[in-house]
Amino acid sequence: MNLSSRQIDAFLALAVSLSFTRAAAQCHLSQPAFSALIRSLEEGLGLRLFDRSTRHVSLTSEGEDFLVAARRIRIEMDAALSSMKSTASLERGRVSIALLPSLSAGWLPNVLRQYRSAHPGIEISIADVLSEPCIELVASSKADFALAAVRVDTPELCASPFCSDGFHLVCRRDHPLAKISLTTGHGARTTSQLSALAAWPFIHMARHSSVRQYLEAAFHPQVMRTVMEVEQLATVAGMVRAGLGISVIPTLTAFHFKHPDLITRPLPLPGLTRQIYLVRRRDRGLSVAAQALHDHIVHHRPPSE
Amino acid sequence: MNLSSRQIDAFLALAVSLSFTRAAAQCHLSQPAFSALIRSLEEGLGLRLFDRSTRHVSLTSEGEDFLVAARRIRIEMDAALSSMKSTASLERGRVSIALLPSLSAGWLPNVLRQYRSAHPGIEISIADVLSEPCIELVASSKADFALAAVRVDTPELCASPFCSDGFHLVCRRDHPLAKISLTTGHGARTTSQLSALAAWPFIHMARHSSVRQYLEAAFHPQVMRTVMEVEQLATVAGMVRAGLGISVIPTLTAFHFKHPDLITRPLPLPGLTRQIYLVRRRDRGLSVAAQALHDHIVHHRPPSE
DNA sequence: CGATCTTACGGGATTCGTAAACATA
DNA sequence: TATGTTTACGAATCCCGTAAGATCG
Repeated sequence: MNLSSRQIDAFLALAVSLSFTRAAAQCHLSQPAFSALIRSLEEGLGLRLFDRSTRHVSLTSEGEDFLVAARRIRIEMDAALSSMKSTASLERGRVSIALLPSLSAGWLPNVLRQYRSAHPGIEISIADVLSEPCIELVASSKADFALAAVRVDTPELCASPFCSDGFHLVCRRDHPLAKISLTTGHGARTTSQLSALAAWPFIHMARHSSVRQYLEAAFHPQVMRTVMEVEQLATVAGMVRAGLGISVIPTLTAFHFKHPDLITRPLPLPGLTRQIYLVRRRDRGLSVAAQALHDHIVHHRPPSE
Repeated sequence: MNLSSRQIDAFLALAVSLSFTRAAAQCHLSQPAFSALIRSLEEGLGLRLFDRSTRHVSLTSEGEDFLVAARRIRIEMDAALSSMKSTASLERGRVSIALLPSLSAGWLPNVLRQYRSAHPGIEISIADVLSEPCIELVASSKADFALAAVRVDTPELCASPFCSDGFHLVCRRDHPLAKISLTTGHGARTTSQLSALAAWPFIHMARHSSVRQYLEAAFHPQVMRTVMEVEQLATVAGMVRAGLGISVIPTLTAFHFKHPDLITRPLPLPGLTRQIYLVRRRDRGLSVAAQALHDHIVHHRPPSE
């Protein structure tokens, strides 16, 4: 038999009010339609649930048994419906994203603050890791989507361009490079600018970082004077401030280097543009909460350079 | 929104099989109809529950949440439906009746044995008490119906004739009355028969018993030679056997007096017929189990005299 | 006779199944 | 191309509301 929530509601309304007329009104039905609904329930169960005469309505013995069962069904239905409703309306939910530290520290917080104030009930999980683990997290469904510097295109994953990020030179305020102008150039002009930079002791990021990859490719075949390799941008800042060398860092992370002793300047060299992709699974759509964050993030994507 | 068991079943079938075609067959629906059912559920909830392409079907994040809720709803529904089904089919239930001891000891057991073998799962409660408490139990809904010697007719209760019960003389085999013939009589004949009985020492039931009431009325205005008043028929039997007196007992209880030392003989006197009524509440119908017992009892009612 | 539940019935919405269109591996 | 989902659409069914009927106090 088919048992509908309307039948349950009708039964409960009648069991409480013990009046077809009032219960019908409560269910927003005409009284005959309501009567038919109760009858269909009774026929489906094969039992009379109410003793009724024109003047009196009361639960039968079987109706009393069904009352407790109907209440339990109603409770489960209400729980399911309200849970789904709050999920659909973004009152509750969870979303997990993975993205580069360069994005997570500077650009993300403000964007996320807006999202959170709009949907305070949604739990957010952030994995601020390098591109490779970002992809891993999405591939293993531990993250809903990722912002990473790798264009993946597998049966499982796909990437779409998200934004492009330039690079900034960073050096001490008293460094000779702080004075010279860096302009967009082509050919020989570019080569000479690269030479000017390559001449100075350089603080590098670790080899597996996308920043390092881009720099190696852009400066090739020039050999750079690597002073050291570090993992964290904060360490780069400290080293440069101590006068151990210069560095080149993504524009998105330039805010880390706002310091009286330091200068950051755009490095508008061709090829020195890091592309950042939004990576997601091919098969699964995003959850409601993830889709909302996705839309919000895309809407507030950083300015591309 | 309206949530039906068909939607729940469709969702669960699809969540398990992850194939519209197979799930549709399982639900005895054409595949497009099944697809529409799933869509109606998703639209009702305002959420996509499945990610589907032509080659792959999988639960969304929200669908996984709904899966646990749907299972709980299904469990409650199944519990309710199976409980109601077993009640309707008389596999389970309870029935409570009140009836006179004269009926409960002799006639009832065999009738009840048949009922019980047909419906072994139904709990039966018997109150073998005198007419007044019988009525009380029905009036207070502690008994579904009663068999008693009182014709009640109140706003709450109504009585219908059930059977009529004659009376038997009981005396020792060596008693003078054991020899004489007792025939149906009228007028003077009756009076003389009554006189013949009233002459002997008599073992009476207590004043509040219906048997005593009938005897007092039938013998009036003759004065009986009351030896003693007792409560139980078994005591009457013992007293008569000891030669302390004779007695008159309902035909339905005559089996109590089958003893080598005793004689029981019908007492076909006009007015000496006890009417037994089936008493039930006016407002409430009988439960399924009670109705079945009612029908069975009426069908096997004792032969009226 | 008044209040209330049931039956009767016409119109409208829902739902079904068949067939065609569409999408993916 | 083959499998499987969605769309299109006519037909059957279900459901609702109005109106009339029945029943009890």
